[in-house]
Amino acid sequence: MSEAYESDLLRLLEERGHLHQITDAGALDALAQKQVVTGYVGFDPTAPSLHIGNLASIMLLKRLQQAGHRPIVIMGGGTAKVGDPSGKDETRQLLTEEKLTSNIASIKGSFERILRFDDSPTGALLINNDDWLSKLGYVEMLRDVGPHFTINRMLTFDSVKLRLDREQPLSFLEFNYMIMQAYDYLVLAREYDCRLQLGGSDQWGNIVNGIELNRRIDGREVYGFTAPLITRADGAKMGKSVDGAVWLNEDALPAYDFWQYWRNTDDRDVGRFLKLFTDLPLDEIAQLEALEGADINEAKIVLANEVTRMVRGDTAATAAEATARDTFAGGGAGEDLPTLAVGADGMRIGAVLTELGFTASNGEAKRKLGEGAVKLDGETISDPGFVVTADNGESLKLSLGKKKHGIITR
RNA sequence: GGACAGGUGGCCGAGUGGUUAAAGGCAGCAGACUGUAAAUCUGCCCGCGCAAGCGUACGCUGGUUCGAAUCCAGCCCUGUCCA
Repeated sequence: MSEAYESDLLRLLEERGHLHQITDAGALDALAQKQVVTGYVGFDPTAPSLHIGNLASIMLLKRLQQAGHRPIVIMGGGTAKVGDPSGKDETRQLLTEEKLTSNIASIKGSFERILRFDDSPTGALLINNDDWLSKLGYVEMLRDVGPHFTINRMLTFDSVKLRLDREQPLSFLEFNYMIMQAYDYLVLAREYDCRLQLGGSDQWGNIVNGIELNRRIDGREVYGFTAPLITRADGAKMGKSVDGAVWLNEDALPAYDFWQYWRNTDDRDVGRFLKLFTDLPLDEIAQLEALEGADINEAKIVLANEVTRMVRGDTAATAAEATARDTFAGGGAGEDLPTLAVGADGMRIGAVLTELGFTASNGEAKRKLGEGAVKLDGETISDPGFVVTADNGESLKLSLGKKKHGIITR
């Protein structure tokens, strides 16, 4: 892996920390030097928004495009009907057709913001694999693709083996997932001259299957690239937080919260994340990363700004940063904070906290009050019977702990 | 189809008739310390209620009992082995 790559593509991917494994690095390196390579990543539309756990994969496509190649986003509308067994202890819930369609529509925007879609040779494409998978007849599938997969080999794949080793059930439906995904690669290679599939390291087995299928059926050489699984220094997977995933869509998570997630990055992760998730030059990142003590916070702010700008746009990033500065550094309250109107009669403090989403229930709000965690305009409130009121035009800052802040108006 | 094991709070996992809203751990939240970081220590951690209190909860349904997560019956689900 330490050999120097000749192509811009592999150099870029490697120096940014995206490289884990390549199926035939030498050949891919050569190919990327002499022509525009079309590459794809598959995404399962299992939710109405992608989350930052998917961001690493999206970045792979972005890097591909930056290096002068063509990215394809495959929405797994067809494969999602089957469910990927990889990395799952249990069978996934299957989604309805309508749900999948609406999810895809809702996810699309994220890609449009991060990738460049146009008619140029390097313009991105978004394709739903349901287009061909749903048309595929069972017998046809068995005859065309079936002979090229042996059960013996399928059983050796991690996604399958893990499930079996753990004595967890693996349905026949899921067992077929890898075949469908391999078939995708065959179709893409035929229809779009797609020569590269990228993905997370958990997709290695699936990717290799697709390569194998192309070779066997069409005698075509195609390649695979995987990125390391991104974990945080504290061991958690990217994108998981208490209240759920860190969603890319604005309607699923406000920009301010999105920004805060990155602002709270562990010291140890800052440099790595800057490389992976921003376009900042490496020397600039090296400087930011070298900051010590409290100064490293500067690097976190840069990280939060860059990622928020990429995913949510300039305006959202600027507003989120301004709000954070006012709220934390200034001790005031920025306008991007969640706001609640309590009306002329005011509202019980516990209800306010829950309404703002700071606490999950009135009971929890009450406990937090008892712990001295709640402040209204700097004054600690501990009486559960306290009624929050605001005068006309007045806005009060309500805080739970150091990080959750909101604005109260009449 | 048969035999055995098992299904407990977000997860793991104790608990075999009352003092059990259910040990312990993890995750989480808050307080202290800090840098909106980490580590550490402390508190909290089903819901409703200002409160007294109430309501739900140990796969499902019914039963025994003054009283059940704990006993009984049936059912559902999971795993292992046998057919």
